[in-house]
Amino acid sequence: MSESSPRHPSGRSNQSSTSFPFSAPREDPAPRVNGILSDSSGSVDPVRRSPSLSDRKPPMTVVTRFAPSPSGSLHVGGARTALFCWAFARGRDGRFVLRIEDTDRKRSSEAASLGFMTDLDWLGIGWDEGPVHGDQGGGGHGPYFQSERLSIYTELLERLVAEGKAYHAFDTAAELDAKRKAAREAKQAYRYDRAALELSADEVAAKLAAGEPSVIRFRTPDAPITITDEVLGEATLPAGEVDDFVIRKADGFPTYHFAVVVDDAMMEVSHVLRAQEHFSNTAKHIVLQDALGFERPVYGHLSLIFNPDGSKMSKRDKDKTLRAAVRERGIDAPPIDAAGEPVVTAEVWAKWMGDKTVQLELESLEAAAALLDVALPEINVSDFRRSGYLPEALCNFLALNGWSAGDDLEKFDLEFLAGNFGLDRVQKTPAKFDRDKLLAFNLDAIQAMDADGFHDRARAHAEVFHPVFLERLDEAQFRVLCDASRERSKTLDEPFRTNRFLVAADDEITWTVSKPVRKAMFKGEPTGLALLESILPSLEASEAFDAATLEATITAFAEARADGNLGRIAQPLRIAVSGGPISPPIFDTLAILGRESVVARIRGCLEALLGEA
RNA sequence: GGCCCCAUCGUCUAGUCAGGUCCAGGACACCAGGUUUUCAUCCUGGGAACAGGGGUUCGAAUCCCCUUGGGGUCACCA
Repeated sequence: MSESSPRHPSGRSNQSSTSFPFSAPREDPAPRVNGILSDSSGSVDPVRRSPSLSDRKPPMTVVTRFAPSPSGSLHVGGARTALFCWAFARGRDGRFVLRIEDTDRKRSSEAASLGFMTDLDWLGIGWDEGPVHGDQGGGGHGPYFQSERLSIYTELLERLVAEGKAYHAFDTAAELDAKRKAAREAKQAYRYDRAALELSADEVAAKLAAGEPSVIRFRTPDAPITITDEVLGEATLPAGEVDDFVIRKADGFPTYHFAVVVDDAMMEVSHVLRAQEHFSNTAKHIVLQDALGFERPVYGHLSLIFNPDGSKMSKRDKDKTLRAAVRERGIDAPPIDAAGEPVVTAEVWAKWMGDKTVQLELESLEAAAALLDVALPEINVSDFRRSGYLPEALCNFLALNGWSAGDDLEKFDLEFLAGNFGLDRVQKTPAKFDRDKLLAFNLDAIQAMDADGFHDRARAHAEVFHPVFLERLDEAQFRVLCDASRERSKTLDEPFRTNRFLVAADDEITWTVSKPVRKAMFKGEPTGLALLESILPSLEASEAFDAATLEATITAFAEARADGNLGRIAQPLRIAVSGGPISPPIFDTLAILGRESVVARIRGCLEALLGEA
């Protein structure tokens, strides 16, 4: 890792010294401008050039990796890590590797692996090497599932034992737990006491031969360990701080620490970018690398992403939200679904309610939330997708949590990120995830689209999440809805979520007399209801029923009957056809609905509300 | 509790490494006006931060120390 010293983070040396070897770094704001969405001119990208001139040795290929464990779903924190790894490698003509860490057989699932890949794909984060998915993946350093690499680990594990650098241990879980508990009560950090080292070689052999369950522990050298990190700087852990940790579990699988070190070395990973929760683990990885004779990669630990309230953003937040809602409403049984079945058994429900560490299956959780009409927080990438966020807006926003481009620049695309991302501008402090700002970014991205672009994206979103709109609306109607919605939508989901009345049957519309409804229908002279009644014949008689014709008809009506105040008739119409005071622009709304529905709904509305006056 | 790390508006952050151009800039949110057929946009303006205390220096948001606060970790999870 000759390229970097602790005080000169690789990100900067790569960028500045490469571009301007003989002048002071960080001049020339031009590159910053290049990647902005509005400017796609082909000027030279500062980081895509060949490696540093000062580096005489053959340039080291930058290789980063994203290595999720396939349990649950890709959440935004993981997505950001992947994004940074991707950008770092891509901006340096390196390779980005995806590796699935499925050494915990109980928690891993194939579906989760697939989900991770789908999410990464959707975000636009492609991997050069890894599991094959669509047209990505493959590579010469596989397999990329750790569960398929067992023989590699076993060989190395045995070597370590043979060299006396690791040893078998037979302590039971109960024994260990008791010692841990005692340490905790004594207010001390637990360290493995090396009980297994008391055993003679013969005793070990005998126990092994007898098939007694055992793990392999690494014999950690008794010396301080210094971690060098490109983001956090240097930190030295005192001798004894890292104990003899387990490197092979009783089931024969390596632990995370062992597998990660072996795979990173074998896959030639040069830069390990991961979440800060791994910082202390790095000490373990370093001693392991030394014992195995591996070169150390460059480390960069990224700060965590938090909820606005300062708690760590986690998959459990969904359980937390639902549990709080259930408790608040005093519900004590699992909700019953449409088929008359409870979403989970009463036992599971009770256990879940009583223990905040218990999680419901995501499917059951979401089913229960839907039945109870509880909005679950968006945590996973797929949640944001379903909510109608654009991948480019999500990526842009995610990049801003923990990194900045400088120069007050905050709107950029993936290519800009790749071209400018460096560890020198990575934030050390945790970031609270601000959904309001994400939403504002999404709105801006949507408003920057042209009508065709929005239509295509909205259509693709509807196909997956709101197929009913494509069934009930023909292409022309759908197009009107898109055009009417683009500049008022913050998400791709909004045109559908807020306009369900468009696909409802006419007799499904109901009218509740809320404050705005009262104002529009019952106030004024004549009242809204009266205006509604009097405009009905002209709507029934109107030759065409497109937005332009309707605008002419209704505006003329407003001139004649409402002092030219369009709102006095627009609002009653809106309420009549939608059931409430909110809809797209009224002429578009009526045009989408069509004459038959409009007339039917106005009649229904008059019937329902005339009695209320 | 041990060990390690961190600290600029409510939030994300620029500025910190090379101390003066910073009575601290941008964005989101918020507040006040304005535009608008509803909603949402949009426009204008406003309030809002260097955690505290000591040093060093002519000069500190920037360097050093302490305090306080926050975070990570201490698994046969990753």
